[in-house]
Amino acid sequence: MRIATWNVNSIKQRLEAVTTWLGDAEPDVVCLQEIKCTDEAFPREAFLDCGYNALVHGQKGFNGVAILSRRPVEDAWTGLPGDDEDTHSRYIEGVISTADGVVRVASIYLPNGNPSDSPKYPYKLAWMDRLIAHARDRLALEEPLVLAGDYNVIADERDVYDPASWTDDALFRPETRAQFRRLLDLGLTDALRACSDEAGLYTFWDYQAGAWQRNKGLHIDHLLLSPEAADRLAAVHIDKAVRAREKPSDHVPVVVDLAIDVE
DNA sequence: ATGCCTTCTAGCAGAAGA
Repeated sequence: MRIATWNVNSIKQRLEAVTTWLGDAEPDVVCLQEIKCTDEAFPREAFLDCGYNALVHGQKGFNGVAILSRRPVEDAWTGLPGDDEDTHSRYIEGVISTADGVVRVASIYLPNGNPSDSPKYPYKLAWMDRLIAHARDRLALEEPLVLAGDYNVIADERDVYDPASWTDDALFRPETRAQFRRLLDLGLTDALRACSDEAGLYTFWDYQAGAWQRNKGLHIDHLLLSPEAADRLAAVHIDKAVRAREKPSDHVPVVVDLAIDVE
């Protein structure tokens, strides 16, 4: 079973890029972030034509998450418990039945949090508290679980081109990294780090200042696996070549292969 | 030191992103 995560930075602008990539990469499930459209505006038909069902939690203008799946997705769940005031569309989860049993998948768009001296930063840290609480509940189900998305977290020095220049950034501040460790300490495995401890395995390159050409990247897109999923981890791949294509997103797909028979 | 670039909504500039 192949599961991917990709922050597409507007599904409307990236529709052709995504459908082309689906044909090339042949994932069973894709977690999308920053679709930047309402549920109604999501191009469901285009994905149905490619053989994918869509589960969508959209928002006008910004944010928005979705899950594309070849198999039907059941038990749809949107949003994180714990804050009735939170209007951002940043979390969607569903369950996919396979020949090897169910797999639970979530698409996560964690708040950026910058500037880190603004209210956006405490919102980020509180959102992470809510994610941790929800992940704890889901882990108790003891299912294969994949929490995939744009975490807006630089977990350590290997994940950023110039750590010193990022010390006060909301993506890299000690409080952010401590929250990410709390999440992992629930018993989750970062799929990429289970396969490699190499530095410079980036998933994002800013549009500005020639960041891609200079390889000034960040590793901020993660697939976190429950023990039941980690036991079946076969491979991880960052599809870096996608960043060099026409009209790219600033993020690239990250793909895991799990030893689970879909059909 | 700042902006660099891309997308959105609104309406021909400003917010948001990371």
